[in-house]
Amino acid sequence: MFVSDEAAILHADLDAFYASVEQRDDPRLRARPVIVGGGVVLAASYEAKAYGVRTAMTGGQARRLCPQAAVVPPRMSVYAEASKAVFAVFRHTTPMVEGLSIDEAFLDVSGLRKISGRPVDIAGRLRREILEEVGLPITVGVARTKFLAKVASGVAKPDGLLLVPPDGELDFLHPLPVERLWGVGLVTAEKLRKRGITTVGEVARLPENVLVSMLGRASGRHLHALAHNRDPRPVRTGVRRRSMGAQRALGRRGRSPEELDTFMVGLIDRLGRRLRSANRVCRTVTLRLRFDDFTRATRSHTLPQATAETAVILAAARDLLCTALPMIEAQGITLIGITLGNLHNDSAVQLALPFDRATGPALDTAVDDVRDRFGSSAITRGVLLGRDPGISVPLLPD
DNA sequence: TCTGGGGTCCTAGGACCC
DNA sequence: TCTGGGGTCCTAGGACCC
Repeated sequence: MFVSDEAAILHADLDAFYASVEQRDDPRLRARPVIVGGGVVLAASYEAKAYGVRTAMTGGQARRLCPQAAVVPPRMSVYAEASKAVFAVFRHTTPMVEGLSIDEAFLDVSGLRKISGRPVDIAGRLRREILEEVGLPITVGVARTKFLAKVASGVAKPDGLLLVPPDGELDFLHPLPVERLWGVGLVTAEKLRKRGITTVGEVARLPENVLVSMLGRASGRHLHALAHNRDPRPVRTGVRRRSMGAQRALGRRGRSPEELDTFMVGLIDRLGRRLRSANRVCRTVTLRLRFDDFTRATRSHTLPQATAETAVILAAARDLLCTALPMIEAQGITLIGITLGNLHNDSAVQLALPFDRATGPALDTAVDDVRDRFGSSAITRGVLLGRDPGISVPLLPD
């Protein structure tokens, strides 16, 4: 039996991504504590982290910890550009890239030994290329499994490279605190701590059924497998998003239903555009609310037909908002959001229909014709193309 | 300066169908 | 005085991640 003696999965994770982009673009920020985002910390440079500043802290807290930090507003489009450039380097390294977020990805380099060398050498080269071509520091973990590679990059941060050798996996894993396990957050860590469990090795000593009774079926099994270093998940390419959302924090002053409706129209307008430009349609519309006491609620509705039409989504969202008004009245609202779920690909039908200038009204006939053939709800978008491909006129209201 | 904005997955109950 | 068993979909809530 062939047993790979070499780690083959890379987890590449940009360091303090937004803050590093700011330091890259403004030399005055280099080697200084930098905080991106005012109200809430979106990212902190490692110089700021040294003072205890963390992502998702309030701006006030962060400034108390590190008054000398430079606070800069986020520039999302610049970060998106940088991310694209980094992912281009990833895909130049191997086609087997699975993006996890704007700033991290798994790369499967198993088959590249003959062409590109050992995985750890590929990882070193990747780090140099990203620094030279995009100007950003990145940390890479190298291991046989996704989970170990991710843990390794977490341990190696910042600006590091760490290989977990196949014969040293449990020695590496078991002394780590449970919070390093993927899927263990505050709540789970606290449940484990109450039982006196603080390290991965201690989790590994618990039988699976005990973990399941403590944490639920999925979490228990998941944790049991990870603690025993079992992670068969392959690197998957072409994973599509399953939902799309937009939200807006409202502060603490009361809002009238009319104001809420206005905010909601704005959110749905944005989402509709994103949906259509991604050529996708949604079936489930979810209204998200957050109240004065920071509790949350959701209200959702599933449409009989998937759609990308702003008007249809808005109508569903308005119904949801109406049902939620008494709750909003009683508890005071601080955030409104919309999430579109149940996403599908928009399978557009393209038809060539005769159109003669002399018979202009043929347009209506053409639309009726499509409705006859595919059903009245089949048309979600229509575009009239001229003979010059540069000319296109929306046929139906968007 | 009490709390941003974008996601994923799981659970549990009820409706509904066979 | 009786009410199985299984599957799927929908809704609401919650944990977790970056």
